[in-house]
Amino acid sequence: MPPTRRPTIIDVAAAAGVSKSLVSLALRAEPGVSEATRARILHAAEDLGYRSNVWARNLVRGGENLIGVLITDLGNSYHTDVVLGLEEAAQEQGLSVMVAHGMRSTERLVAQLHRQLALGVAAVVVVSSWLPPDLLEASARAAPLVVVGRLPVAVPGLDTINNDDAAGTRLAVEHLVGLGHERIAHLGISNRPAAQQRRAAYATTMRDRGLAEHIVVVGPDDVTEGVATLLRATARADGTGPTAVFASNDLGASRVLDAAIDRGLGVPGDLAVVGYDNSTLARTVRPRLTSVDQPRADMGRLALRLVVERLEGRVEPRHEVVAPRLVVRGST
Amino acid sequence: MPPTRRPTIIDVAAAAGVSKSLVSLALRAEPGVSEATRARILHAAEDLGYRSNVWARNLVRGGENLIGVLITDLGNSYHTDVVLGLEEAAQEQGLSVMVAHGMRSTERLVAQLHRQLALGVAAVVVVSSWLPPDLLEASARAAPLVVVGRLPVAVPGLDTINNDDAAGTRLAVEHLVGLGHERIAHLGISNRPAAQQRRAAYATTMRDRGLAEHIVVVGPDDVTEGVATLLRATARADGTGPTAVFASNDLGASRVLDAAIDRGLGVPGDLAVVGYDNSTLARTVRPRLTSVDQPRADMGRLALRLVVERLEGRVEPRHEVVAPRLVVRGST
DNA sequence: ATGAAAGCGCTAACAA
DNA sequence: TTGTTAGCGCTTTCAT
Repeated sequence: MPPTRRPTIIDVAAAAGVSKSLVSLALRAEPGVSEATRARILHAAEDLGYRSNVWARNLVRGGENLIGVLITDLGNSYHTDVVLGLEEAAQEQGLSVMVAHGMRSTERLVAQLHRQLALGVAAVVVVSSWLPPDLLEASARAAPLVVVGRLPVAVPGLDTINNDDAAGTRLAVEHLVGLGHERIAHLGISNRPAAQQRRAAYATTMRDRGLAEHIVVVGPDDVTEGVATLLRATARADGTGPTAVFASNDLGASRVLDAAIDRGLGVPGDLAVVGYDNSTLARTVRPRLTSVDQPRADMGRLALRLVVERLEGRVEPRHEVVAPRLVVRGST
Repeated sequence: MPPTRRPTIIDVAAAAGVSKSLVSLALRAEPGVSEATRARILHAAEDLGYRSNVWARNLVRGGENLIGVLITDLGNSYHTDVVLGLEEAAQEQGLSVMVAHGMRSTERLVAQLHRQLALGVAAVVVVSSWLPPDLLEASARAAPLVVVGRLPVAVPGLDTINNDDAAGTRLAVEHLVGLGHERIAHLGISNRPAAQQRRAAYATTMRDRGLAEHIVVVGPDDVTEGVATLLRATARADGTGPTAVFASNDLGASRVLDAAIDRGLGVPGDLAVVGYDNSTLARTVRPRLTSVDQPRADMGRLALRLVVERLEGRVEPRHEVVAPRLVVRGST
C-alpha cells in the first residue's frame, strides 16, 4: 500500500467526472452547481475521505484573522477574564483568538511568543508583565503588539492598556476614611510595578489627608510575617494600632483576614480590610472582601480594538488607562 | 496613501536587487548565501516590515505540526495540568499546541472545535466531557481526535484516555477501611459519568467488604444540603452515623470539611474525609485533604503519543486507562 | 451549468 | 553563489 497521499479537489473532480472548479463550488455550497452534480461531487468527496487543505484555502483567501494572546498563567482569573472580554470582541469582528500561556515561567512565555509569531498571528496581545522589554520591542516590529497590565518601562512601538492604580488606591483609602478610619495601614506584597504604584498612591493619599502612613512591605512568599507584624500593633489596647488595612492585592488581604480572626479580632468591627483586584478570592473568603476592581473584560475588549486599529494601519502607539472601581463587601 | 499591501519576498527581492529564491534562503538562515547579500536582504526585509506568510509556507511544506487542545474551562486545574503534560511532550516532538477553551459553555466549546479544525490543526485533543458524542464522531472524521476524561458513550473512530475510577474509588475506600472505619458514607456530586462510576465502585467495594452502604447524591449546586443530611447522622451520639466520608470530588469533600468543623466535629478524629482529583483545593483547605490523584500530566503526555501514532497512520482506535493513586493527607 | 486558466506567496529542484 | 522555473491546493475570473 502506497503512503496514501491526502486527496485533493483534483482527485474528487476526477472521481466525480467534473472539473475542479465545480468541486470547489459544490464543496462550499456556492450557487451555480446543478443539484445532480453537486450530489455526485459530495458523494465522491465523502467517499475519498476528502478534507480541504486549510493552508491552500487561506493562502488564497488571505487568512489574516488570527490574534495571539499570551498570558502568564492559565490559573489566574485576572488574565482569563481579560481573555474572555477579548475573545468576545474578537468574535464580533470575525477574528480568531489563539491563547498561549507561560505557566508562570518567563522562559516558557518567551517561547510561546516566538511560536505564535512563527505561526503567523496577525497581532499579539500580551497579558503579562513577565516579558522583558527588549523582547517586546523586538516583537513589536514583527507584529502589532498590545500589552495589558503593568509595563515597567516605556517601550517604543507598542500599545498599552493599564488600570489606574493611583485612582484605585485612592478609592480604597478614601472609602476607609469615609468610614471614619484614621489609622490605616498598608500591606504591600512584592515589589512588582503594580504593588509599587499602589504603595506610592497610598502614601500620597494619606499625606493629602493629613494622616500618618503605616507601611509594611513583604515578599510574596512571606506574607505571613508581615501580617503578624501588622496585627501585633492592632492588638495593642493603647489605641495606636491600625483600625484598617489596605493590601496591595486580595491574597494579602485574605491573609490579614485569616490572621485577624485567629487573634480574635472582629472584621470589620476591630479591623477593616480592603484588597485589590476583586479576584475570586474576594468572593470566597469570609467575610467577603471589599476590593478594587479592574474592568478586566473591558480591558480585553479594548485590547482587541487597539489590535484592529493597528491592523487597519494606525502607526503611532496608544496608551490607554482604564478606571477601576471599588466593590464594597463585608470586610469594611 | 494606497491600502499598503503586505510585502512579499518578491518585494524584498526587488528592494535588495536579488531573486526571490535568495530571499527565501536568507530569511530562513539556510546556507548557500554570501554574507554580503544575506545582510542586504535581511536589511531590506526589516526595512519593508516583511513578515512571512504562514499559509503559503505551510502549503508548500505541509504544515502538519499544530495540535489543537480543547478544554472546558481555563480556570480548572485538572484540565490545565493535562495540557501542561501534553505541551511538554509536544515540545519534545517539535509539535505546536494551540489551546482553546469553552468557558464552561458547550456552545462555545463547539465553536472552538470548529475554529481549530478550520485553522488546520493536524489533530485535536479534547479534555472535556461537554461535547456531544455525535459531534465528536463527526469531527473524528475530519481530523484525528483524542478524548481525555470521561466519555459517556462509546464513540467510534476516536481514541480515549481515562483514569480508572473503580480502582481510584477502591483505593479511597480501602484506605478508610484500613484505618478501622466501618461506617463509611459516600457523597456523590452530580450525575456526570465520573461521579456515577465512582458511586458504583463505592457500592461494590463496600459490599465486597460486607459493609453497609450509605449514599447521598446531590446536584452540583446544592451540595450544602446533602452535606447537612450526612452530618446530622454523624452528630448522633448513638454511634450509627458514619465515621468517614468519601466524596466523589474535592469540592464536595471540602464542603464536608467545612460543615464538620462548623458543627464542632474533629477531622479526622470524629470524621475522616477523602476526596477525588487531588485538586488545588485539596492542598489548600485545612486540614489538608486526602484525595485520589489522577496522573494528569501523564494523561496529557499519553494523549500526545496517541496523536502522533494517528498522524503516523494508525487507524484502529485505542482506549487507554491510567491508574490513579491515593495521596494521604491530614483529613484521614 | 461547466471548464480552462491565472494566480495567492512560498519552497525546492534545477540551471547557470 | 545566484537566478529560473515549477509546482503546493485552492479560489476566482472569464470563457464556453
